Amino acid sequence: MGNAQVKDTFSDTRSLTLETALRLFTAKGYFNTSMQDIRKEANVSIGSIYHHFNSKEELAGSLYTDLVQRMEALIQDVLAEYGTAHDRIRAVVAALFQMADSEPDAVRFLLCAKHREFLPCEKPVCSSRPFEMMREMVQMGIDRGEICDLDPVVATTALFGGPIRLIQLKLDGALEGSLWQYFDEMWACSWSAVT
Amino acid sequence: MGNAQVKDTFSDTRSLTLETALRLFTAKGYFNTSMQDIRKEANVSIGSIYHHFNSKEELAGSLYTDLVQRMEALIQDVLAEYGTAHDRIRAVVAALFQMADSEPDAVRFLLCAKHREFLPCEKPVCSSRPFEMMREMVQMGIDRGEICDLDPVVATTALFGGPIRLIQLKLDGALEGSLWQYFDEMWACSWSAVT
DNA sequence: TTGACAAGAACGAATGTTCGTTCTATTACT
DNA sequence: AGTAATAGAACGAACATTCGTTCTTGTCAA
Repeated sequence: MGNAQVKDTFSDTRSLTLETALRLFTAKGYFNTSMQDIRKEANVSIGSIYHHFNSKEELAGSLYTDLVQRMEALIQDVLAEYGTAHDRIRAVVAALFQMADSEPDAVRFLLCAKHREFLPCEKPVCSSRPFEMMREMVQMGIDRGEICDLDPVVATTALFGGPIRLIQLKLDGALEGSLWQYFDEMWACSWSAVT
Repeated sequence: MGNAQVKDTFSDTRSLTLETALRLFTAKGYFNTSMQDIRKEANVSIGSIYHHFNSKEELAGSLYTDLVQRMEALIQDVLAEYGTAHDRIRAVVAALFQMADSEPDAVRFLLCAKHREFLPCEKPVCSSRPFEMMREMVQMGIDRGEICDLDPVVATTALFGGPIRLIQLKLDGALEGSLWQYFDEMWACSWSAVT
């Protein structure tokens, strides 16, 4: 009986397909990855893939919404754990750095891919819920006087722009070593930009 | 006599093709733009396009290298006009903002497109000469004591990361009005991040 | 225990279309 | 006359997707 949680098992065709697609999409790009490429790399049949996903686009859409949801959950956790804008924003940046190190493909797909090109129905990433929540954190910081009285857009950009760009550099292979070695210095810069 | 400078004349098929391709590539993406789309939009024939460019990839490559060169020239001008790291970097950011307002497609293609996906032989943008020059400016600022003693990568990212992200937001349609309205505040944030 | 049956999952050859490119013909210029 | 430019029909490879089939697993009657 029971034991219903076998769904992330990897031997599951659906998960295997998702994992493989994510890897190929980020490595070669959505349009340079054919369904046959995914089939070969994942060692599953075309039929199987189409049994689990209605189309290539839906496959990419699944990846995208999963990732957005994970990121939203991650931010919720931060909100629950920390109370000040400073601590919250710092924790979000830290989480992004950590994720970029441990799951580069996931972060690359979320931050660097141009989803609008292959998911015409999705909003741009920067309008997605997680990014809205980041802006709300900054707004709270301004209201409480933690962050000086700037245009919220500018403050948000000043805080997250540097770290996000650093992540992009890392994911583009322009940076040696782990991202972590830059975290403290980077955060100090970002915070002092808005205080 | 001679009058050799007719090359940006617009009635010239080659330029017209380039202009149109840039517009379509940035609007719909390289892979969602067919040669027939360009042909229709520019009112030229397939034969003409292939007379001027050997392939779709070479067409995109022309756009890219032209743009990189323009940006390099722009930075050279800044280097000639200003002497301090502060003034130079500020001028580069100002030029980027200005260009993003007046030629959004050009900046979108340069900063936001994922060239590696359709120009497999090009280096990543962030390794191109203009971006190298930006890093050199920052290094000079550190050496001269204008910028405090940070890891050069972090300092560069702290300075340019915010502004570049702001430009990306604007080009993604997430920002109202002109970029200029944010320039002073944004620059103040960036500079105070590294001093 | 066995055999019949059902249903979801996996399979992969075949299909129809799209797209970049080539080819041949025609026109403009010098 | 000869070269550069334009034209658009035709080509062939690559692609996403379909569909009829096979495999696997579980259920239930005898």
